[in-house]
Amino acid sequence: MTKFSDLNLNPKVLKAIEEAGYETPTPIQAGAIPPALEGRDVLGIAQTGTGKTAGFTLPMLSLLSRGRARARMPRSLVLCPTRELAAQVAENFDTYSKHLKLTKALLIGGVSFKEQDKLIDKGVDVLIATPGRLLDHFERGKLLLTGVQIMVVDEADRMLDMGFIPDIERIFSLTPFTRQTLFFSATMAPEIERITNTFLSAPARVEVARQATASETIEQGVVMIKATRRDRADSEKRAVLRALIDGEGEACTNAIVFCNRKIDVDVVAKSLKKNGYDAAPIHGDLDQSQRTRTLDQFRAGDLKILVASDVAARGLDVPAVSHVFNYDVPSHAEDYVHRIGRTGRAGRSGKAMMICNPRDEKNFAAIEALLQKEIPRLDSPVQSAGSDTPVEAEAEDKPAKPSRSRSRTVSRKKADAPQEAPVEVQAETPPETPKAEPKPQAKPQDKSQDKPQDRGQERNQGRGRSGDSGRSGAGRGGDQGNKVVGMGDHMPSFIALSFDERRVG
DNA sequence: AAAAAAC
Repeated sequence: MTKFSDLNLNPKVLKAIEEAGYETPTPIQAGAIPPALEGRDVLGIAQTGTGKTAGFTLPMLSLLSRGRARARMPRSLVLCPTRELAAQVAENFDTYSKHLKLTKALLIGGVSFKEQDKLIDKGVDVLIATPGRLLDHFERGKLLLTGVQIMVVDEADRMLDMGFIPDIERIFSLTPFTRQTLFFSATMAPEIERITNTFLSAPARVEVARQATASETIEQGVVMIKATRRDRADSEKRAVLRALIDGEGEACTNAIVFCNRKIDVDVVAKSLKKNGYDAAPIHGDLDQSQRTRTLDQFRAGDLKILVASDVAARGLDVPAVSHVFNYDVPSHAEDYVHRIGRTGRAGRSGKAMMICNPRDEKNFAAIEALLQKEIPRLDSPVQSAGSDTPVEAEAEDKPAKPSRSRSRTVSRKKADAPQEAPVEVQAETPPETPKAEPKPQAKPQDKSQDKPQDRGQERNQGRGRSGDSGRSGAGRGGDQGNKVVGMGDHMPSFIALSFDERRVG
């Protein structure tokens, strides 16, 4: 079996890999690293969780280990669709470059330009960015991309979903023709195919998804509910969620609850907290410092339940989530696959449970069609929801309550489910000897537990305070460095298929 | 119909 030491990586990079506890590359790493080191373009088709971040980080660092950056002219560029993803990639660079003298900058929105400008001015070897902020810097004349020797596009299919493709094309056109391009996508949509044909030259194509075996480690289920009264629909749904969580008991070590809308993320998180659960929200309207803090806590095991919009559905490297709860049925069937893909990773078992209202049944059917598989129906964990309680006629007359449901409606009613919340936060210790990539145990570095005050729904609060969230690496201790969670052959088979394949059958 | 990402 191939070892990292067989791959011709720079010795100092190799040393950092060993110190991080890794020995054997995942399939995508074994496939992508050699051609990348030869200077070839690489087209990597792989899901998150397959170790692709290290698949481009390691060869890049090796290639960049010689030479020095000039002011405002980064030597390499990594583009990511979300801020969190970019921050993760940056952590990877920190981990593996600790014995090299390379500089990097993280250019993401939501934080001030100042720090970022300073770094760029000094010259960086590695620039990690989300497209919007990168172009912003460029337009202000602060940045030249003509020195880029290596460019990485990460999660290209997600970039496509988010409408970033024009930006990506523009950025491509700002970099030299001679650059090396490493391009990663989970699927090959026609539009992605077009981009790769245009901007990659004779790429080495590395595809790992297909090799996955059929072992399904994600246990799925759905609860069909029907509100007993329309004006109670939301609170009843939250009660069902709590009952589902309670029903899992100790088995639920940490979980992500997905909602379709940001407002519901806030409401559900707040309701859970109020009921004694250790939960916090994350979505794009929260300011960046809070997003970062919440995610860090969740990773460190200091937060048990992350209530999230689809900002967290893909790409986030959250290790070993035991449960995913779909509070809402996602309206794009693809999103379901990405959401539940947050659990059952790295060979661990995972459970994904969803709540489905009558009005969601169409979307639900689309999911089952995509999966080509029936999702087992679970009995409602709450007695009255969905049962035969007669519907009050008055519910009809009442003007629908304005969407903001006051929290007093939340906790009162169906408290039949045992209320003792699973407060016991059990930071699960991962097994120590995964074959592909061991998982360094994350150490909380700051315990500051401010309670996320998630009221703010004002628009435009994107610009957080400066000075956080750029975890620019200094002082990250050695072995706690960041992981690429390996999984190799423990992926449910349907995840391994492209969406087209799933549709076709 | 919603979320994400630039100010």
